[in-house]
Amino acid sequence: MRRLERRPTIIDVARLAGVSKSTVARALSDGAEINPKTREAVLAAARTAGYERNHLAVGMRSGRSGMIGLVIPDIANPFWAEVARGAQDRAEEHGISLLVFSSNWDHDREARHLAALRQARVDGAIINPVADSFDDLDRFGLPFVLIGSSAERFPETSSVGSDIAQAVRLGLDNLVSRGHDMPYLLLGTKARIARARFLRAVYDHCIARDVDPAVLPTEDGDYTVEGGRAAMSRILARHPGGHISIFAANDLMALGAMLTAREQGLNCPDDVSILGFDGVPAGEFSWPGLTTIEKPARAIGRRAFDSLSEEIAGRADHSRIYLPCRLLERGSLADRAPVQRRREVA
Amino acid sequence: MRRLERRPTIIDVARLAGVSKSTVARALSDGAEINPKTREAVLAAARTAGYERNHLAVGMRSGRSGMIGLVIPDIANPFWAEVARGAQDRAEEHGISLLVFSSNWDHDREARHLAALRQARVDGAIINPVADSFDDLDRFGLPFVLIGSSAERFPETSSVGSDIAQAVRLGLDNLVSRGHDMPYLLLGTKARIARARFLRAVYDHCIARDVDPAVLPTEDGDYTVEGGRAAMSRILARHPGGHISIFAANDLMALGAMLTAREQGLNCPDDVSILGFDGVPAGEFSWPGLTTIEKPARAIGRRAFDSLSEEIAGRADHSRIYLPCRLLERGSLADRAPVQRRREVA
DNA sequence: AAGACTTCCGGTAACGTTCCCGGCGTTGAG
DNA sequence: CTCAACGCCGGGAACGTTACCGGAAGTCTT
Repeated sequence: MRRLERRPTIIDVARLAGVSKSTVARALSDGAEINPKTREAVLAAARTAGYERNHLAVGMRSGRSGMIGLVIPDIANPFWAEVARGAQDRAEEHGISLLVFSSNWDHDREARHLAALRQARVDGAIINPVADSFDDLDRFGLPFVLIGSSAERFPETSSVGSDIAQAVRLGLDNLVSRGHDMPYLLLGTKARIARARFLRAVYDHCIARDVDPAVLPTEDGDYTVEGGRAAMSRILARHPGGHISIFAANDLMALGAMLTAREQGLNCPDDVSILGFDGVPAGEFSWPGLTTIEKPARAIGRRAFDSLSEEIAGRADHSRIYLPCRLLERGSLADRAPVQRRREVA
Repeated sequence: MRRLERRPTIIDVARLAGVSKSTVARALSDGAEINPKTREAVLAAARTAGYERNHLAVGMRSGRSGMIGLVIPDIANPFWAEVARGAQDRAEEHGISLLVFSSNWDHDREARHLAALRQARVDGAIINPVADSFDDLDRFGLPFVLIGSSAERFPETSSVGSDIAQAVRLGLDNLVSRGHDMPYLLLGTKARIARARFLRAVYDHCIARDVDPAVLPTEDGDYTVEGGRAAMSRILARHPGGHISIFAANDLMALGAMLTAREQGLNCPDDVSILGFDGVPAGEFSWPGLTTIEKPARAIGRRAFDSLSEEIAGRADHSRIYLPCRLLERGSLADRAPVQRRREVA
């Protein structure tokens, strides 16, 4: 590896090609009026000099840094990693670089990251905000697009997320059609907006189907495997023999519930049927495979980038995009006779 | 969201505080000689003006952009996502921003990403290079640190990776102590350096233990679940009743092998014992849980950042760091009497 | 053939910051 | 009382690029 002493500039190229630096700049930018022959000569000189554009200087002069920020809770979380990948793929197509930060669901870290993005003079940002902390966003001062469920609280901005209502309809209808008409709802952390959205979608669908939502039993979790295990223990304490079904608000809790059920000697799906929500890769390898509702994570990342491009260009109004989820049937849901199920609950 | 018309500069702050821009610059940089009282006044003026340093300008003038690049095969892959998280955590502590790219094991994409990093004037990069494509790296012209197994081919640079030799020793000794003295080696993609490193570690350990390495049966895979399934099918065609053990070169193949074994009516671990390598989260949820050798992914990311810092500072020589792996016992390995096992193989 | 118009190029001024140098006022020593 | 020393600050140049303006050719029209 040899480290260059001084990287060649536009002026070096100009000297080499025997033209002025303005001409080099014109040759390098594609929309300018320049003689094709001199352009070729300049490009050749740039190649032999090993010239590479300094994006810092470009950004300073033009006000466009060619970078965007991505602030997500945790890049090590498979869902957010997929989102990042989607955004990255699109960014690469447009020659944009991605600055990635993990907020870790921490308010202060998020604020610091937003400041760092402003100081880096990114052209915009894709953000999954930490719940109820929108003051920083309000002051962000740059174009941005929200992803995830918290977008609801921020009607003034573009957002991309999954269609929770459609997903819940899909899940509940599938449960009911298999005879699970009174599934336990395994809910997430109480303060989170995602929890409220999930619950509301369930209620709305119940009412649309003429069912009293209040009859559905619920249990609290915290979106983690351990939370799922603990909730399952509490449920099984009330139903020692099983014969229950679970609709978990995310896959990790569903997998935790599955582990606990097995440890207590119960069979999934026969004794305990479980439906997850997310579509994490681990659900493919559990036994039985976790039937779940898959969120289109990568597509969310892609669309978020597209929305941000629109936002940066100033075209169009703010848009709210909800991408549909799909059911992944794998084997954690048993078929039950609806009548039999109803009798056992009563 | 209000978008500011013009962001305040150092000059605006200077006007507000009634000093020159040089004084503001001094107040903002911590090592300079300045009267504490005027510094306070300047900082107050900066606060009221809502001033934020323009890192593009700083980078241009000082030659330090405050950004580093991370080029990994796939940010959506759980192992690399963990590495990214480790690097990110450390970067955040140092006030450095991370530019993340996925090479997708593609030579051209990698080359484009390296060019993008140079143009962004990053201070350095952490790279997992695509196999046998080091020409681009040679020309990279910036400090960088390699991560992963391909670092071996590049003796002139710093690198951070897991200690494959130690990991293989751990795995083989554990297999042997449980009576699996002739495990199938489920290998990865042929061209990859990782495959050769794994094999060499196995051979070295066999020779150290006075075993002829040639007796160990091998089967080819490609580091994917499907590859693991296919390899397992071929193995089971030769051993219909099972009674074999597998040492897979990564977890995905191990999980694929486990699925196929179960689909063919075999029990894991009694009929087929499986040892994985990586420590992906999915291994926790399989049934049985996948016993595996966990690579310290997050620590690798952290150490890679530290090494890069050294490299950028120009301190010290290039370092090669191999972090130890640890065995995660979960249940995919049965205990067998060694004698019985030997008879069956013969 | 002379003017108007087009094509193409060079010079210069920014963008926001840091660094260096020189200058001012104050302090201390001789 | 004078002069050097020191602490502190302002002015200017530079980093590499793009945008604007004006000018030198060449082309076309009448």
